[in-house]
Amino acid sequence: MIITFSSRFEDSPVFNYINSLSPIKPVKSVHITQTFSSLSFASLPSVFTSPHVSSHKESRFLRRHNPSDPSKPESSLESGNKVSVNEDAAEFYINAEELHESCVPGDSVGEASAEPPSEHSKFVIELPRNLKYDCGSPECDAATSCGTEAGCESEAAALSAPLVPYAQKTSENGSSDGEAHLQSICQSGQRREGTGCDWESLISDATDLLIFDSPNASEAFRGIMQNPLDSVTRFCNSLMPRLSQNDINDEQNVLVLDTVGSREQPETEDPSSQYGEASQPEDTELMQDHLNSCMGSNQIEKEDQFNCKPGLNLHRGLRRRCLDFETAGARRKSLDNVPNSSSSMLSQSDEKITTNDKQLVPIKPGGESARCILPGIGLHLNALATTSKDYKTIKRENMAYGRQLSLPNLAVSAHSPTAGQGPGHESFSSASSERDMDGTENGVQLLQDASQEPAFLANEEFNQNSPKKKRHVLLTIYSSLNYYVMRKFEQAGETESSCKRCNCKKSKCLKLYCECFAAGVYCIEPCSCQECFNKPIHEDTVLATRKQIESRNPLAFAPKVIRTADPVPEYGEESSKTPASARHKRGCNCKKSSCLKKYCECYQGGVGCSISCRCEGCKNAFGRKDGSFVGTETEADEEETEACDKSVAEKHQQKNEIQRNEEQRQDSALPSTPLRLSRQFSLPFSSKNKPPRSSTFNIGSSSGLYTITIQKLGKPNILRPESKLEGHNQAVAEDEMPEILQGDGSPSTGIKTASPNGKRVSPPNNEFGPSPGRRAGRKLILQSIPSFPSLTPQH
DNA sequence: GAGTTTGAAACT
DNA sequence: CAGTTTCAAACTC
Repeated sequence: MIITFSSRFEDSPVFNYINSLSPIKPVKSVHITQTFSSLSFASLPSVFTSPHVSSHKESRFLRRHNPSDPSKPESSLESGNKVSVNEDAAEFYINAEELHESCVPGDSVGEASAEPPSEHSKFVIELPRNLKYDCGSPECDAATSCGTEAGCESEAAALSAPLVPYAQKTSENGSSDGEAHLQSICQSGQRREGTGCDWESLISDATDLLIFDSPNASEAFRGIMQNPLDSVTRFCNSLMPRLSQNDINDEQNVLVLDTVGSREQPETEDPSSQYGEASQPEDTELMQDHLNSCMGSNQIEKEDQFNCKPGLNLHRGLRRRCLDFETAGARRKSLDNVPNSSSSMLSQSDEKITTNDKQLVPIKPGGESARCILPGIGLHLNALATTSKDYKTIKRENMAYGRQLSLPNLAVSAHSPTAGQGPGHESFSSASSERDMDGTENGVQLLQDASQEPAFLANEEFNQNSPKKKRHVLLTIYSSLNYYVMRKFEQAGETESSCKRCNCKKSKCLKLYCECFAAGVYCIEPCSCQECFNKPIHEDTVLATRKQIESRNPLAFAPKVIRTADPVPEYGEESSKTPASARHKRGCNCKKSSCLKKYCECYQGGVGCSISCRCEGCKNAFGRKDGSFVGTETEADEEETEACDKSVAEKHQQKNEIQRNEEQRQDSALPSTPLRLSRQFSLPFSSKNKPPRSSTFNIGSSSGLYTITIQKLGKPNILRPESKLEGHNQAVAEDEMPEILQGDGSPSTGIKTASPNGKRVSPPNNEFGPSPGRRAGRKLILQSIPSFPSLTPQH
């Protein structure tokens, strides 16, 4: 896989171009601090910035650090300093490459990272601060207010995964540069409290701009800011008209990229859930509400969305985990105190390889894997440097890559510059349109992540107060909104994986028995595992174990549920028969659960059983194996017949049972995947649509990439009301699974290619697949692209 | 919360 | 590759 990716990447003109460019440029460091004085903007970012964004930003900084010697946190920080704010994009790119060397061979990159800009140490510190500002959430404040190092650490951790190591260090050792850094962050955060936010002014400015462009837009914008319902959607819609078709296309692409990037959110590592909470910003909640409104998910409880379990910030947790996982390679360096000798075992080269592999190979089923399309990101950044046209082209290319690449590697995302960029991309896209108007002048900045933007904007643009700046701000906001929307969808997927909590006792969380490990995420506080090694501090061990497992089964970390493309006619007969557009890659082997309980992976994944399943007495509400395919099996036939014969009452009963099960899940507040996803997707409808939801989620989770088209943002009618009683289960499944599943995730349908053993192997190629075009028209659809397929070969 | 059931993962 | 064991989630009480 890696090879494939690399080859493409290298071959691409873009890549060459990038190589030719010197990634690192001494920069004119803009002192954010000063800028910050203008509170108004500081708040702004926070509002739009999702927690993820914040983390991204941080992660970004952290990432920069990563390259530097782990043993010397300071140096790492310093490295980050070099780059000026304006040039962040470039920097990002560089870092990304460094992180993902395999993807991008350019030497220059590595060098750049290597450079130690000690001079700008200050810069680094400031950045974090800014970030902190960005996160206007109460949580941040809380963390700050605590005034304790722990608080600072937690916050920092929450903000960025990269910091984690440092944070841990600090906590453990009690002193380090990292600590100082954290303290500075905390201080900045404290300051921030006093500052208060100029959200109002920001809005007003933005509104003005919007008005300028479009009265409707301004109104919508206001609504977003002030009204919870559908504001985002309306806002987005109002803005859309301004964009040319090309822009729109770009935007879509961008969105996709962003999504990927967003996922990456750097996480904090750690063991402490508090980290996650700390970073959760109010803004985020606000945005969530808006998004929910847009999606019709008002019914969904915030808790569900944000927390795997009460008190936990899912997003944070996810990010953190993911980051840890994927980032492992990068972070290792930074991990001074890694207890595990094993960690040392891996050479850097190995690490790099690992990273690459990860990038290439979709590791986790959980959305995590999906997130990482670093390469794409890198390109994206590079694109910034290039002309807008180039940018567009690159973007598309990247997208293609990204899709193919599975996120598996959280690490990738975390490390990649992209992480921070999720928003950035969006902004960029939106910016692109703007850019045309304004020129390329701000292109770079625009490209920068929305997350970053806050700081940048505050410093540069806002200070200047030029109309352009404002406009830029608006674009940024717009992008942020899009980002949020995307996030929302992503969450569905991510959540699933992210929410995982394990209770391992003997596996040390280093086996697939461990849900966290299997999902490619680190265990976090909520886990009740014992002797857990699935933590950032043991990242080496984790990676080594992962490798080992993957060597045994390349698809081990691939998403278990493969989402197929739209239920389009493509499927032909099958389409009618098969309700689900998604399938479990290997199929289940249930014997007693009738595929009606979560014991069944298919059911758990919200997908119907397929021919690949070896289950007995399948009654999977999402689709029986017999129903879906041509199953020639006797059993299947029998079942099919059975299904046909089934009385409505029976069906109804099943549904009820399913519902009950779902309810139970919900009650238990389990973060379990399906639920989350389903919720989000099913948002429009009451949470009662249980089964369907599940199906949805899977998709997102793991490795899939999510593609969202703006057009339908507001109204993803993902789930239709269940018409449960109707036809057989299949029918039901179809109704429920509808768009999400159907959405074309992968043209390939991927449904399963049966392995010799009858085990399912998802078709490799398909997964990537769906051409953007397909999706484009669709409402918001989260596509999960199973990364593993493509990856497999490489291994 | 403890105990049981279940089926995937791991092992032989 | 099949059979067995181990494991942890899911489920039940």
